[in-house]
Amino acid sequence: MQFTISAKDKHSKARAGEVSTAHGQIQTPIFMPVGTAGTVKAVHQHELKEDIKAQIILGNTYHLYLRPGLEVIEQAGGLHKFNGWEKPILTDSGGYQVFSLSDRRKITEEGAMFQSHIDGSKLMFSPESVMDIQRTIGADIIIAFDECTPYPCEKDYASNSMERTHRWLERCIAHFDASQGKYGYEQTLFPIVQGSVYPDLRKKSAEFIASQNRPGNAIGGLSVGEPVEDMYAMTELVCDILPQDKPRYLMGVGTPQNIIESIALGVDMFDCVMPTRNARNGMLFTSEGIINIRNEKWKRDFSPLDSMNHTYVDSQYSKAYLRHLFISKEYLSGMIASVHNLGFYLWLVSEARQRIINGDFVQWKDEILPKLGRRL
RNA sequence: GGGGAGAUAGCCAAGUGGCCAACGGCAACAGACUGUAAAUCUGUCCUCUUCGGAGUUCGAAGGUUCGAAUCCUUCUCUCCCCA
Repeated sequence: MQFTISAKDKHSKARAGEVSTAHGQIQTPIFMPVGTAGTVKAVHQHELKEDIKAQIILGNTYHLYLRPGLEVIEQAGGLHKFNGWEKPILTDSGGYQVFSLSDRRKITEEGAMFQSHIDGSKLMFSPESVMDIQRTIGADIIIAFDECTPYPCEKDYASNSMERTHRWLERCIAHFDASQGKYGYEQTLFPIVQGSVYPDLRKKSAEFIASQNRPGNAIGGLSVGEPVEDMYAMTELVCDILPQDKPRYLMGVGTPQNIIESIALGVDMFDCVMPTRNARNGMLFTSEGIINIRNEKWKRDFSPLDSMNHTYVDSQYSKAYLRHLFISKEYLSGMIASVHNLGFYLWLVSEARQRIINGDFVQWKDEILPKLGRRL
């Protein structure tokens, strides 16, 4: 994996770059749609590629391991072959499930024991097994096994957890480096910075992660309920320590505002379920603000979904029609909204990239930011 | 013409003397959602409210009772069966 920086903003820490992987290039800053179970929910691959212009999508180790299982994925020839997505894929390690499924798992030094949310069976995830699973899934970028700590989090817990995540990382790296890809192409391992909202822990973690000298680095444990100021402060602190010449991936972030602000702090990659999950729940993100399309006020609004027209659905469907689809619980509602939201997110990061290259990123950021959070 | 069943909030529906402004469900309205156990979840949903309460409801009218959606009388309407 290669990372080249093509432009740096003079008035912020933002940069525009390009990540190259075995399955193609990724222009940063980038947003990566989340496809937990091997599918970006409610979105066709064709739309993802041609309309949304996604450059890379996510998969999830825990979920894919449970279903369809490694045998099926391996027999298919890896996840790219299985789901028909030929561009880059990144898999999360299951570290987020250590957080989100916390009442169904037990952490030990060895790893995390999960009780499957599907059939209740017990499964052990260790740094080594998580590397093996991601080798089999065949993602271009794979993620170290970590514990995403909750918020709030006692400092002692955050510290102990961080240290364990670091030890797990050393095991991940040893195991990863001693193995190779199953399908003949290169895979890259990203380690994760933890440390909750404690500056000294974040600093220590970022320094440790930087010292591992991997081709890219992830920032985890944020956007779990902490105040946004804390999130930005931790992001900035960590970005300033992580190597300049390697991509920085802020995991699980976020709202359009979060993304723009974090790009200004030096983040290159983002992923979040928000544009897809919220789309299925009737929330549209637009460059003019946020729309709850189920609201009665759209009942007779026959104007296009979004005049900016980032994807064909914006001009194809009216607000009143999409509202009708949501109120009627039609499957198409979530599909249209997902295409719209992802199209908007991908437009947002590509616009940010262009502004960084043009040199007017901060000016643009100041203009668009107040609009993004507005309720329409 | 004879016999039977029933009328409860926008709809369906429970309740058959006090714990009932009235279970549920649907519809409606609003909110939440950040490395997806989520096309999910939460709240409001007779009127007014200083959120403590206050006021009017269970087809209509009258009655019994300390007290009625619930018991009695009459009326109105709906559905079913037999002629």
